[in-house]
Amino acid sequence: MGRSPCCDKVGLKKGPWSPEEDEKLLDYIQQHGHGSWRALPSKAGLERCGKSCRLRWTNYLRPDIKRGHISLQEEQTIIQLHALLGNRWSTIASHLPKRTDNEIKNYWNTHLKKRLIKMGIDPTTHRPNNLALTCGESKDSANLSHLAQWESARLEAEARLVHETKPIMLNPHHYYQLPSTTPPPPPPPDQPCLDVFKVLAWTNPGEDISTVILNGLLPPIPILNSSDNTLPIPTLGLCNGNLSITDINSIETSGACTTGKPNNNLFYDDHQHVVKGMMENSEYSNDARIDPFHPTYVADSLSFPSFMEDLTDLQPSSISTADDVCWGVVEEDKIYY
DNA sequence: AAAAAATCCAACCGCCTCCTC
DNA sequence: GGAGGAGGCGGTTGGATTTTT
Repeated sequence: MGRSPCCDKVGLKKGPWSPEEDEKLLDYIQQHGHGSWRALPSKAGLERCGKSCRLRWTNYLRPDIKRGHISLQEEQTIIQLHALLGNRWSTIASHLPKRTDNEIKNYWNTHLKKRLIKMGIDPTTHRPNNLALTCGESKDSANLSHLAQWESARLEAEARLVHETKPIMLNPHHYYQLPSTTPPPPPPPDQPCLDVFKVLAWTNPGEDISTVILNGLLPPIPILNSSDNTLPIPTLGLCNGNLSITDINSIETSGACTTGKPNNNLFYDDHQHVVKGMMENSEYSNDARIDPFHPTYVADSLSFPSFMEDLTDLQPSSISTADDVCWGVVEEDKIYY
């Protein structure tokens, strides 16, 4: 298959676009549509190759694109999706309305990637760099098992992505904003609900939050408050406040946040408030209710590690509840955060 | 104030997939 | 089935801008 000649081989212009060129391209497409990109330049009176025109249109001139400031919510989405999909920028972009893959890619490379590295997190794997050092050998097999589960979920989600035509809407109130006392109002009817990927909460009021070892599949990388570099952690019991950026390095993963059939393993009170929940560590790949876009984790207790050790054999009945913990609203087999 | 270094990001390159014939 | 063209995608570049020395 022969390659089409590139711009320099046929003497076409390269480099930055002038306002006049932009205007020509814009005018032409507005009047005729782009049609064949290869044929467009000559028709529009541009000394550019079709590919260059397409790129200019797609990444800059298109009227339905938003440029500039990336919001915190968008950052969260990018990181979540990157953790799941890797460098599949076009797929990631499809879930960020009006953003182009090029912009997201640039933003990742210039901002987010560096930020994660600073946090001691591998931007490729989204796992702490010191994972190998902090995980004991006895935990290795469990790690592998859970990583396999993670990969399974990842692949499944990818398959869904490929087949789904509708973009997945992220709940702007979701991440790290679990209510401590009052459940949030149910989402509007047209808002897609969140299937549960990871639900995990534990309380032990009064413990020092900075010493927590979070034994779980590495959650999607937390977004720091841009103002003070802190990670918002929802208030649970007497534990509250923010986990500072330096504490993130102490997070240790061994794969504990799992999924399963939601209602079987959630704990909720008469008011339909989840007081403590964890998905069953089984039937991971059989249960289609996995939505890795919406994982949630909460960690706030020194009791967490010992609790996690027996995780794989954990039965729902063995988890006690804490009356003062409340997060999420259960509706049928879904949870709204 | 000037030079050097760092950062940003638009645009390009080349590979890949899809579609048509 | 496969050849070839068109468009899409991700990696990379390099010029412009900003920050630091």
